[in-house]
Amino acid sequence: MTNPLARSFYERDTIHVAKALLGKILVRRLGSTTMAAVIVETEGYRGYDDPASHAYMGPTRRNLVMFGEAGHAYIYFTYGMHYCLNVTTERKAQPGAVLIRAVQPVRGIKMMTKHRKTDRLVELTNGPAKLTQALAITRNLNGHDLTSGQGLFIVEDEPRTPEIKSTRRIGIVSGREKLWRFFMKENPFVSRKR
DNA sequence: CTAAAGATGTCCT
DNA sequence: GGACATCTTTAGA
Repeated sequence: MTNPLARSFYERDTIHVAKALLGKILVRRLGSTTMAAVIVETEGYRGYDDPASHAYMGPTRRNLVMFGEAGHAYIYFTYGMHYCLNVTTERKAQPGAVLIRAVQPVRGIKMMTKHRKTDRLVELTNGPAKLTQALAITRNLNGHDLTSGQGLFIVEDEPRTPEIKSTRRIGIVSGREKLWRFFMKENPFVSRKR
């Protein structure tokens, strides 16, 4: 199965999608090269019921994609230098997104090391801003349709049922109590391990 | 208009 | 464990 995940995959409850994305393959095509990586860590961000979500205060120019159709890339710029990749969820006008926090490279590793300027494999993609740098994902992909199969998309390689652990989300001040961070147990690419 | 914070990473001690 | 880079977005005056 190398077709992009269908719209219906994303048009579900945000937290459900966050878990379901673990083990799926994120594919980035850049010219003639293809980079691919397994999603190993995600975080769910909902809407008006989630104070940590960018969508909490209602639509703005930055978060507008979160209020649109599911299955699009929501990419935001933060701390003056980093991009983070989300996929949108839920029905139209119902905001929601899943932050991709870490991936495990499987293809195109040479190009990733070039983008990241490091040879340490685990350092390539073990954080939300690291993986966007490795895969050359910037704001020009904001709003990109992930079901199009062009440039950036997600596929299911072979169905797997990874062992999943859930914790509090990272780097937020409100909405801390919700256990909406999910990652593959024992995976070395998971970010912020103690 | 102005200010402050930010879903982070890196380098230093 | 802590400082700092760096600039967009948003809230508030």
